[in-house]
Amino acid sequence: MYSLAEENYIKSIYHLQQEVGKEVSTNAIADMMETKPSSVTDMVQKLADKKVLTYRKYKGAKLTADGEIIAANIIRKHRLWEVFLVDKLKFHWDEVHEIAEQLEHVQSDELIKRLDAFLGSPAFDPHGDPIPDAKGNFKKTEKKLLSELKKNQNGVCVGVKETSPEYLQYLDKKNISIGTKISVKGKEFFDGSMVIQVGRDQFFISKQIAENLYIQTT
Amino acid sequence: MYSLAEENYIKSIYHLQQEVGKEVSTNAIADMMETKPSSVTDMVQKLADKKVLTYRKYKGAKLTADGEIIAANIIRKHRLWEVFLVDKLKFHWDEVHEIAEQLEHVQSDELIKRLDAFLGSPAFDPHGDPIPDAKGNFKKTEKKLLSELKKNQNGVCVGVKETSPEYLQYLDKKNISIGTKISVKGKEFFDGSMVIQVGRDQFFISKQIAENLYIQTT
DNA sequence: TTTAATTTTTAGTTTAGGCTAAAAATTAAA
DNA sequence: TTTAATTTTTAGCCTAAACTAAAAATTAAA
Repeated sequence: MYSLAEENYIKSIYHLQQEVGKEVSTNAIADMMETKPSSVTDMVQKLADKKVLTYRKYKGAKLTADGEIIAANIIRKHRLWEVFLVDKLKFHWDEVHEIAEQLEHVQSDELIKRLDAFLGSPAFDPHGDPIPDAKGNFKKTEKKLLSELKKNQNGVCVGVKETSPEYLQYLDKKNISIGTKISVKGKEFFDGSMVIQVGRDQFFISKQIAENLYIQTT
Repeated sequence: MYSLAEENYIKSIYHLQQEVGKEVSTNAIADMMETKPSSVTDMVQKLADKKVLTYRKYKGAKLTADGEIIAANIIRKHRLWEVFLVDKLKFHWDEVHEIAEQLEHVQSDELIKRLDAFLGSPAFDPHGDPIPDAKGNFKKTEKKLLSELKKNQNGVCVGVKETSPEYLQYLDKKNISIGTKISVKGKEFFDGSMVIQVGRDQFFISKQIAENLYIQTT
């Protein structure tokens, strides 16, 4: 089907497209993939030939409907494997990304069907991200960033935007994980920093922390 | 570490080496890997540079001690994944080879350590082949081919030599799997065919069937 | 609206891992 | 032991996917 390199491009373009909403620039793709813009141009032209995306010179790339299904399937595999690693192999949520990055490229529909059943058809991965179904449909959730909450609002942590080990380890240190109740006790207008309550503890967090945590308000 | 192609060469050379005991010929490797002898020559020279094997022109290749450890590790991963697929995902033993062929290349020592623990540190894969430990040591078993048994001898099926879906499906049809008791009721000297008893059934099998089934005599 | 800065593309190389065809070495047969 | 058949290697070429350097297009600044 698609080569490893092609799959990685499709996945990256999908994620970028979610962020910006429109055509994705060559440089943005190069940054995300840690490669050179000239390499991106070549690959994007090849993927356009294969009808995975549309591409207009100097304008950028955009996945076709087919391309989005391919991307959703790769993401489905990645997230199912993450659930496996955390739920079954007892990995910590900050250790699974790299491994899932490899496992997501294993080709076998039957494998994924059975893995999904084995895991109990989970709807979310260990970071709170939704797992698309086999047809590529995501369950839309109404979540907001912690940084959007006002003083005295509260909610439950349902996911993280940033998934680097450093960030996830910070959250662990503060006992924040999926399902944790958080209340905003104070908010500084100037720098967006907050004082929040988690369990019995109350502490200060910077804006950078707050804008990478998804909250479902109650 | 080693590329996908390199790992596959190392694995194939290891298996061939087990069979013939001495240096493996270029053509033999090419046959097993479904590639051309000229490609094998190139790769084997590269692997010799990397000290994975020794190579003498026109004579063949032989894994070094390091090379054997690398091979054993790939085989360990392959077989552990096969156990996972059969025990946990309920695949049938004739369906797992291709998928394990992909999974065996996922790089993560921690993953294999945890997978092994999750599976209960199995000593054999679903086809009865031994799973080497993390250092590459195989548990030696004294098994013989069914075709080596004489009339009125009996034993337990402990593995298969041939693992093609066709062969495994034939065995299923005859209700033969790992652990099945088999008695030789008759043997034809001329063509090596046999009449064997499996459970309450007694039936005829060809030499070709008999020489691909490993038996532990009791 | 020119000029400057930035982004993107093109053209030409590189590396890994294949391939074919021909040459060389080895093994088997006469 | 010479010839024939087989095996293996060499030489040269191809493709995927990267790269660099230079050219072209676009966007921002003066």
